[in-house]
Amino acid sequence: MPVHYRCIGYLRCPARSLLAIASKEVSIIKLQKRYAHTHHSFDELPFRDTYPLNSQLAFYARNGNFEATWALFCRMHFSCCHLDAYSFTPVLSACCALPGTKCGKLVHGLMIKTGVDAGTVTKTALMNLYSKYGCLDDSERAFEEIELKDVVAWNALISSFLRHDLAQRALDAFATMRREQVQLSEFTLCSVLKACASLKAFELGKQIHGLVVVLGRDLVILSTALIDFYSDVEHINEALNVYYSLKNIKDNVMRNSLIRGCINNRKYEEAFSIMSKMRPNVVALTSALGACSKNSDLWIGKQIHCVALRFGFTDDTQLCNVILDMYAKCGKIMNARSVFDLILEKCVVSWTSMIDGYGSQGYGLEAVELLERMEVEGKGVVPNSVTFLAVLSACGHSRQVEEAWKCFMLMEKFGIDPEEEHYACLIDGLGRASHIDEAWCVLNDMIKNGTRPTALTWTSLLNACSRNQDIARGEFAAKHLLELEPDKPANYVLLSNFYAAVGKWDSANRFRDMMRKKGLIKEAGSSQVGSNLLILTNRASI
DNA sequence: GTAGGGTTAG
Repeated sequence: MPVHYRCIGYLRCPARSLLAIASKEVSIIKLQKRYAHTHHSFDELPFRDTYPLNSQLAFYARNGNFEATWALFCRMHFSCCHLDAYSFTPVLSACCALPGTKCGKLVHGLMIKTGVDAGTVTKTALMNLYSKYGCLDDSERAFEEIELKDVVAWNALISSFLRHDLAQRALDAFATMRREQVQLSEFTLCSVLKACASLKAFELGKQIHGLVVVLGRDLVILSTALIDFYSDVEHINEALNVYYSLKNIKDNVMRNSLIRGCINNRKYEEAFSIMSKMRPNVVALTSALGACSKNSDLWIGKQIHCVALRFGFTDDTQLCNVILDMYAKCGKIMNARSVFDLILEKCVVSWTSMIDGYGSQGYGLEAVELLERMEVEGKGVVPNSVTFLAVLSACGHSRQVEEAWKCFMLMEKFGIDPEEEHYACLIDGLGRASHIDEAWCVLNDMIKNGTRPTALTWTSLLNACSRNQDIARGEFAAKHLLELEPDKPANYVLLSNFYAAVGKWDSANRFRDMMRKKGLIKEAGSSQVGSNLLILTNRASI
């Protein structure tokens, strides 16, 4: 088969000829124009040899100048420069970072056309590209196609799983890697520590700590990963030990990690002690405030707000959003509003957080009023689907049915199609206000509009029926809910409560019994990781 | 070609 008729594997265009790529090159031209302003020395080069141009590409990519990488690559391509594997790898990493484009897929097409899509390095670059595009299957497929899988390829696979929140699969890949006696690198240990943190696998993480000591390389990065791990598994003293055992190689990234960990684990004195020995930075304060919100630590949050004021960080919109949210979550809605009013460049998150703050404190009308103000004073910032969820929820919790409908209808004006969550929110709000017939109509409308009810919809309807003693519709919702989620303990509790609310005690007890028989008892999560890996048995290969 | 720090949205 001629090369230009080969299937463009990962592009999911079977049997699509590379003429399609040629037509897609129109998109490349468009993208080239977008970045045409980017300066590079292409025209000044006396010879358009691939070698120096590839070096230039690599230089741009290494220094994070992705627009320049892309612009130079496009010019090379359209000037008919010979492109080889060294031309493609830097541009693939640049493609991952160019927002709003999927130019990497076009580049992959060109790679197939040029015949340089094989080889461990290019395949690893493709793994990374597809993983960052959210295409885990394609990333895995690229890995499987690598003939000689080296440690970098394995590391890329582990990272792909982590990027998709599949920590257990990351550890499975690590175990396979060990079985196949692939030599580990510091990259491997970093990623595996992250997986351990995510699965709360303390014992395995401790073993990895041992490997870090044995490996003894890149201690700043690996120690930061260890601090993150110990903080996340709530062994903050171990994290502090790691930190204090290091002499003069601490940096701000590591300190920020430890501050976040200390506040998460309520070790405030240590957190402030570390903060006092460095110049505070926005990242440290943001993460510390996130921990305060989570723990509802208003007093500590206030102190961090003071630090932010003292160091002049309050022009940082994102930091202010977190301060606002912290006050709202701690029930201090007036303080939240003061912070909100002082944000100079309000973004959609600022508006949404404030609306949500009002909603969660029962101020439905204030939430709606703020949405109206956003339309007038938003300076081009428009509500998104989350903003509408917040305002619908606010209306629902304060039983503002008319306002809820108004907001729901307003979504169309902003080009937002109601999603399943919006319908569920509306149904929930209508149910709270005893508008059960309207809630039922909303359910039918959403089905008519092609939105499939999910467990959340049925839960909202069931709650509405509980409040309104509507047995028939409640049983209808219950039937669908159990079909979708037969093993979720919370659903059985919900059903039992529904029957209790409508006075059908026999049925209420029946669902309690069913739950017991099915062994559906709510328990804290536990990890089964680590026991069979025996990672320390093969130290020689590190 | 692969690793370390941030948050906000039901």
